[in-house]
Amino acid sequence: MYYSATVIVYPLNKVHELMNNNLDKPTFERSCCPIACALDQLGDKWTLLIIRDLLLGKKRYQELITSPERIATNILADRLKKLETSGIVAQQAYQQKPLRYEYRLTRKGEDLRPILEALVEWGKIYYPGSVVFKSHEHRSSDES
Amino acid sequence: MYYSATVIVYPLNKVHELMNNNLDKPTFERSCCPIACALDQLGDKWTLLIIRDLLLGKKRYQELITSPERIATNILADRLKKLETSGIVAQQAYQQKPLRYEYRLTRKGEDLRPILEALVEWGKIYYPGSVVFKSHEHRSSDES
DNA sequence: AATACCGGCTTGTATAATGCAAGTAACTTT
DNA sequence: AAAGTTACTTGCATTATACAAGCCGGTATT
Repeated sequence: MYYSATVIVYPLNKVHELMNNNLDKPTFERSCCPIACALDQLGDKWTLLIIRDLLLGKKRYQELITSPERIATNILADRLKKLETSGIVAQQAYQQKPLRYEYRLTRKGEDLRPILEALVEWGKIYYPGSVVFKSHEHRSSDES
Repeated sequence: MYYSATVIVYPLNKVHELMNNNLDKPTFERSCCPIACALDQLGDKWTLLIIRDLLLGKKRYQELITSPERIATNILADRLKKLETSGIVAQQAYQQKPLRYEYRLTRKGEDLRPILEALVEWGKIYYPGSVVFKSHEHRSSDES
């Protein structure tokens, strides 16, 4: 006696994609885990450092680019764009000729503070010798 | 009358490197900011997700690889290696034939919990519909 | 005894992200 | 008029990530 079987093989990633889309949730990038969602926006070498600077009071391109980690100009521009589209940062013109923008955190961005604070606490413990940056003092232009 | 000048141009990154090395601090990768130090270890798409799983009680390769974000096998292997060399994860043999390891967080890794908790809080607020994963229940082999 | 299967990776290759230097547009200063 | 400044953009090299397939040391099945 013979048995006959037909095995249909679907690529797993496509199956997962379809399963995700068929649920009436907003489609998540990797999973519906809040940590995964957060890391889809924040999970890279630079984004949280830019947010650190903005939390410390830096506002302008020049202030951000001069941070000691020496971010490349194209990366900074790219991250500011991405942070804007994800609603973490908003830009605001501070002069017209030439048109220049300041960057500030939205509520969504401000709410990242506890994450940065937790990173500071961990970093201070396990990287002794590291020093926490102070709040950025904005020099008004008429002082020397 | 003629003026003569010799201008020597050094590449800025080399200058910075030398300046850093001349200070008697432990050499930091990007800066001595604790956040930058932390992100040098944790700042990518996958590392903190693996740590989430370990904090939830997962221990083995197979448990880690089956997480819903579908990390690639080579990335998981690479991250486990890096996490071990940075002292966040330790591996421990749980059988000899064939030799197999379990991965567990060290104290340094456990101390990342507040960071993950902060990420969860932020993610829950700004990605409604996301759901927090429950602690991984380890099935003992003699239970069905 | 041979074949299939499983867990835990490694390898090869394609695509995407990052890093670096240089260039550009619209001004201001010398 | 020439040089400098700010806020970027562009081109290209290097590095990281993604995906599929393969491999190794075992156990289970036929």
